[in-house]
Amino acid sequence: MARIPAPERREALIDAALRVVARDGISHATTRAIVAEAGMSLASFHYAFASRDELIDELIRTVVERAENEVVPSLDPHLSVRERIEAGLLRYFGHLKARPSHEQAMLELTWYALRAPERHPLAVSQYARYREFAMAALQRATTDSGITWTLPLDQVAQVLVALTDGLTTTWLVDRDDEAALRYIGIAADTLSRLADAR
Amino acid sequence: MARIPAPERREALIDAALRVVARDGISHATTRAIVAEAGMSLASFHYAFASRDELIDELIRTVVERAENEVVPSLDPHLSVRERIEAGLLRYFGHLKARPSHEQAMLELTWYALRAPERHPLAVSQYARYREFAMAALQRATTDSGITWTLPLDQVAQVLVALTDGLTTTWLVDRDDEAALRYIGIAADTLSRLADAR
DNA sequence: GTCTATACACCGATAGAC
DNA sequence: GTCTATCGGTGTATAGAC
Repeated sequence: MARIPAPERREALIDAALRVVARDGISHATTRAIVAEAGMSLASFHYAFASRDELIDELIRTVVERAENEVVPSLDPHLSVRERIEAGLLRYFGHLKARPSHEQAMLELTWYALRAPERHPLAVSQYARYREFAMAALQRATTDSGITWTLPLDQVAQVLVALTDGLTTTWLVDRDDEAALRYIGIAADTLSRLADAR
Repeated sequence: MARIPAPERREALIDAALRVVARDGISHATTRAIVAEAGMSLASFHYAFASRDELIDELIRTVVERAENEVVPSLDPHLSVRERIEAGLLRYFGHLKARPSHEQAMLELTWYALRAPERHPLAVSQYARYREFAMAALQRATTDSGITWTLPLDQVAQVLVALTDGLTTTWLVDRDDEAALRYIGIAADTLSRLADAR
């Protein structure tokens, strides 16, 4: 195989690892499975990474950085805050339905990180990033709408993250769309009640 | 070692397996680790179980059956429905704080089950059982209190399960007690708003 | 630098002595 | 029935040819 600079090789391996985790779960994301997915030889793995753990750590960091803002509220000025939040949650739900294995992979990476004390900070920063996304989305949902929050915005964001987590877990297990939509409506009510009209 | 009837041996192995999963995570719950925890020889494992998968399946079933009702609302007649629900959530949170590794183990078993199509039904019945618990707790919280729900009770229970899941995941990552208590208050508000005074 | 071949630990599962 | 010893397979990681 052609010579590939180490950084590119690392990136290709991380991409391959994410595909393997999404498809087969973290427990099947062995070095062999990952290099097979990347179309490389086994030895190239340890040329790019010192160990499997180093790749997994890097994978978590990468995936958290990349995570797009999937809870984007609608900016339609005719909508109420509640409707904007609901639209944002519906958008996330659409993403979840479209790529369930990706969301499941993110959760599996969280629990994996949580099991080793030295990796716990990775999970913490993962959720810190989710809170940032949630804050940005809430910010957009309320900008120029004459709304203030009854709690500091980061606390509202924390609630949004927990609500979203509950939605993700329950839907991944039950695959009950109606229940999920009901839940989204209730979650939107809940969050919008944390807002006060000025 | 003394002769032990197969059913007792199975039970001892399941108990040992749960301890291993709680302490070290599902990925470390190998047959060797489990028999070591149970103080048995490796061969006794396959005398009691046909395979490791058979034990894991049985472990999930057992742990779901055993799951105590950890969201028991207060029955103090002076409390409002909201206060009763909050008391129930606080009780669950106390349990979560006391045995975080146990709750983490339950979640890990869920994702593990979710990865194999033939085990998916185990995860589904696990969450069905959670909904039952939630329904029973909500029932108790509202019995003889002149309260009806604006949604069918099982749908309210589904929301409670999702809210509880969000609490569990977020707290296991952040270990932020204040955020959890805030969230519990908001969740109690949310649920009690699904109730109508008669 | 990239490969094949292999070292070595550990996995689930079983054979065979007692 | 219960054990020790071991099988075949797979994991991470590395040695050494090219």
